[in-house]
Amino acid sequence: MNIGEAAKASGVTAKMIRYYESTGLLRPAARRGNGYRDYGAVDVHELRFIRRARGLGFEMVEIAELLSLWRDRNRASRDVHRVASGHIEALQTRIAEMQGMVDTLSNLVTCCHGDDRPDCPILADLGGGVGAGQPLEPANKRRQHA
Amino acid sequence: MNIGEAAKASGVTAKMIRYYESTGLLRPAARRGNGYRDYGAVDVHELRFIRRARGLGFEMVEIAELLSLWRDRNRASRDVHRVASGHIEALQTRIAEMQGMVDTLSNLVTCCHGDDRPDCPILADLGGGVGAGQPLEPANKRRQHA
DNA sequence: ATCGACCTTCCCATCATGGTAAGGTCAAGC
DNA sequence: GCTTGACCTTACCATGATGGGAAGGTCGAT
Repeated sequence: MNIGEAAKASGVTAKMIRYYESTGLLRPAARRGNGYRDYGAVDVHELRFIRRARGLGFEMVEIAELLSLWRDRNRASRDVHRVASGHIEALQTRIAEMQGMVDTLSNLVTCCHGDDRPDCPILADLGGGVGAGQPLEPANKRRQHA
Repeated sequence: MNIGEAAKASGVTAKMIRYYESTGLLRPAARRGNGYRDYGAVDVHELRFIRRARGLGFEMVEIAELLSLWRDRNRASRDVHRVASGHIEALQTRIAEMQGMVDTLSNLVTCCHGDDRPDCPILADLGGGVGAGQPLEPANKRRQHA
């Protein structure tokens, strides 16, 4: 199977297949006489594995570990469990961070009029505490002669 | 104020201050006779603005927009509102994606024994539907002579 | 004068992915 | 046999935000 066919069969682009090989995530593919890479069902299966793992947000290093466990008949499921749990924790940490951003922003957005006027609690917050905006100007000549 | 002092005062590394300048997010800093960048209170204020915005997950392009609105006395808070709302939505989309990953993984992790044995629903899932793992072998000689 | 701390610019690396260019190969149709 | 288009190969560049480092200039204190 050509790399293009393997790509179609696995949902991984040819580009990424070569990349995975170059980084050692995948073992070098077999080559045919013309230098073309040659893939079989096992390879496609591994590619789908990678694709699915990427879809679950695993990083390449983690996928390398998972893939190696997958290949290893002697694996302990404990190791898989550990990798997956660690990833869940990382995801939850990141989610919590982002949720915090959402909470803060939601408050600010709720308080913002969102109209023609320049006053805006969002900018005030970003400007370093309520009251900022242009606090460094003497606050004369309001609105730049318009 | 030197770049180092501005960095300390703003919480933005000197490295990033230069980077922000190079990308046009910040206007070129004033220079002293020796070529050193020279910062004032206004600059530090903008740097803090950027830092806070980064902390809320805004991308550089969005920050550029926010910063320009911040500087603009004639801004309409509507524009700030729009940028912030868009960002909230992006965050929520990403959070939902990641939460989906967490949900899937949590299910799998719960089902995984996490012991010495090789059987593992996590790998089975990654391997493309339940039942995978090494389905491409005749399934004889289980557990490789151990 | 010297030393350490600072500044400057420039280059490289990250991570996963896409794009592109230059060139080889193959299969189909003429 | 030759052309054409689709495919393959490698190699390089770009992304976004950040860190690291080198090579060299400057400053302030001893």
